[in-house]
Amino acid sequence: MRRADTIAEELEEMIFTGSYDNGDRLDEIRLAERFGVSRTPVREALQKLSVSGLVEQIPHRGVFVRQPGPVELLEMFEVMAELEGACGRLAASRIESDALDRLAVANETCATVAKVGDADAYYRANEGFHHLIYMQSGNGFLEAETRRLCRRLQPFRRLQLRLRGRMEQSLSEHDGILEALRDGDSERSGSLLREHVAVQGEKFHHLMIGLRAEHKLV
Amino acid sequence: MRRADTIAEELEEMIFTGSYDNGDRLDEIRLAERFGVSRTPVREALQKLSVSGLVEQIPHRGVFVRQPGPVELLEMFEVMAELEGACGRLAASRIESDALDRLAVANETCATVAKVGDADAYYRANEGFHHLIYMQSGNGFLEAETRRLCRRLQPFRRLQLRLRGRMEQSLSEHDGILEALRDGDSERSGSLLREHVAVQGEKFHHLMIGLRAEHKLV
DNA sequence: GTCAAGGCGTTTGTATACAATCCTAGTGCG
DNA sequence: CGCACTAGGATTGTATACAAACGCCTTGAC
Repeated sequence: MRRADTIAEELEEMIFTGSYDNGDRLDEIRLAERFGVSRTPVREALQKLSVSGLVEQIPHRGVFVRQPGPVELLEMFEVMAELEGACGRLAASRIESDALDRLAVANETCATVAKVGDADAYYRANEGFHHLIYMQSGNGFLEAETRRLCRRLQPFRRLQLRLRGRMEQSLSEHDGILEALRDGDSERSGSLLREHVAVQGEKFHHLMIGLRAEHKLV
Repeated sequence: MRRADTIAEELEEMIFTGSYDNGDRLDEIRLAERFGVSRTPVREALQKLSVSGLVEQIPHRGVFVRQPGPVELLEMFEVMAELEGACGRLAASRIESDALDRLAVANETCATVAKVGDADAYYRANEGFHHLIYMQSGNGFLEAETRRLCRRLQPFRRLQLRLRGRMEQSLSEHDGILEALRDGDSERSGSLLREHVAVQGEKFHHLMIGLRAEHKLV
């Protein structure tokens, strides 16, 4: 693979996982040294990141990481809820019975894992459940866009699962969604999924306020 | 502004407006000559385009323009409908009275222009109406994403306005949307907007089939 | 005649050199 | 003492040179 692309991916991963704070400047020369290449591929990687909005590029000044602030984060959660709702709405009238079975299996996995209380494992199982629904929307473009935003929100979605009782609540919401999909009820399926994700945003909001009070976040 | 950015914008514009066909290779050297620069800024521009999906980059082979096919286009229209629906849903509970007035004015402009029958002018007036709603969703991220897709679909949305009676139909739908927003009815406002845009997709679909029959499109 | 292998030209990918711009620190004037 | 201006260094943006990979065409063997 092109070196520039791997650099872009690695930098993306580092920004996602919080290795950089908001406003940090990404020094081309330092990065070039760290990756053992010249500035050219580093610059190409930074260009790519600037398009996806992970960094801001100010002409003749450099590129700076742009972590979403609290407001933008909540906005993104809201959009995520709308997108997932759309997936659910469309999936209700398009999903096939074997996909429904796979969805039930995925939900069983969620339940199994939740009993153990492993938040990371639940995150993965939960992701499987949701991605199946994206796919069953029958709209590849919608699926791709939803996955993109999902990935962007990943570290923050993970956080809120650690709240007490959240996994159980999430599970019971899954049951309702599954039922609505079985019934082929577009509106109910869409609303339930939208609320299911919107709740995540609210939980995250609470969490954020708590952390802020402890001066862990700005 | 950086030369590379202007090149990216110009290329984007050219791809949007259909100066290139699907699969055309964008030759770095030719583009460099055309823009009177070296390959470096051209390459940076192409990298950016590849992130937004306008071109596909195949390692060691080059970048090729990637025009959406009929299927993807319909998928994009469907997502556009969902996004606009979301804007409408949120705007219904967040819009302020002065914004409602501005929206009414924008709709009046649409009506005036429609009487003349100028499709291009109607497109612009219509865009003003819709963008006002995006803004009133109170969600900057949603607004930006919706505008992005709107821009991507622009040339195709324009097309369907030329169908007989479409402008009048569009106008009457606007009235319903405006009323729902005035009532603060989230669900109705969202559904009406979603359908308003979904109809555009269907009209476009018909148009496409017609053109296909005339062997104008593949 | 057909298919496979290898060389050559073209194009992409990367490194380096140079130009242009910006930040900063230092100096001089009010 | 403070502010404006300028020179220096550092950093970004662009051009060019070089390396590596790909495709095509030739050539030869079966």
